[in-house]
Amino acid sequence: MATAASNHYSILSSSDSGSTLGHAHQWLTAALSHGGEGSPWPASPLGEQDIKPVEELQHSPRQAHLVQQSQHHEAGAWRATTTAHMPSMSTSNGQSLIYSQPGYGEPGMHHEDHHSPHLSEHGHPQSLHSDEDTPTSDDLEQFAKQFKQRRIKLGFTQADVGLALGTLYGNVFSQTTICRFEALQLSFKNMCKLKPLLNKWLEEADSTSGSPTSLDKIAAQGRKRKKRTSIEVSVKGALESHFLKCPKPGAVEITSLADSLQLEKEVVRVWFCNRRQKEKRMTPQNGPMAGNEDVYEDASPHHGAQTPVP
DNA sequence: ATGCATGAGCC
DNA sequence: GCTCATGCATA
Repeated sequence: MATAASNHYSILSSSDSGSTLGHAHQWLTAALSHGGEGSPWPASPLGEQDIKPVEELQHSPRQAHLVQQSQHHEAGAWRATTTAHMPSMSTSNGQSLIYSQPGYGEPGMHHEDHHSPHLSEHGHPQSLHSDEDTPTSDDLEQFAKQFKQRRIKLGFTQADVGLALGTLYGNVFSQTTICRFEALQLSFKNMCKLKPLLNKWLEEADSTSGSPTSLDKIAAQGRKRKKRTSIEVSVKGALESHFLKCPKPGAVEITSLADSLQLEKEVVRVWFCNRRQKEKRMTPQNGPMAGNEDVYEDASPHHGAQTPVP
């Protein structure tokens, strides 16, 4: 039984040092679309403080109904163009819906037939210049890339940046978050929130390149975190199969599954949650979606009868 | 770099 | 309980 949960946290300060020992990145996917609800990135026109997400409150009806040109341009795809950026200027780009990334087909061998996607009348009330307000996915992508390069150039590690952000602006972030930012593995909103901070850090680091950065290590909250459950590959496969069949299993289903796989119900539940998140992120491993594919969303008018949860 | 996990906010 | 943002621990 691998479910031996020995809760016994040990807050060691085994902080590694070399986080960047030859990082090998592997991006083999860059597709994503169906602006149904999977990715509601309506370009939040907020000032700079995002708060309540709109989540799936905005389900676009099945099938796209013409492109919009009213106010917000729904950038369906995150990183439509993978390696096609103009080395200058990137304001209000169109949305090149070019997802030519078969995963492992012809990597890097896709003809670039993208011409200037001139939209009809661009009446975006928020299409100003560049930074400030809502950046576009292309902007974020390029920024992330530049950020990573500069960071490495300056000799900083992802963890360092996270701490620096904390000491500079009061928002501490972990290496994980920085890493995900650079890899664009965050939601659009999240990226938008972090971009300004990282941008400022870049300026700071660039300006003070040579001064002893005051790295302060704080945050020491005693949190008993359960040990990470290692799910066997076979079990993972089973979970994946079920996920494909039913990505949103009910409590009962989860319980049954957990029983079958001999896992804790919580573990299974969390696994599904994480799985959904992963699918939703801007890097879907695989998507059987072509032009349009609405996501699963029960339209059953059953309400009030929640699953019998203890 | 990523898997599993926690927690806040929302139904 | 789900989503969403975030991170410890790990491969």
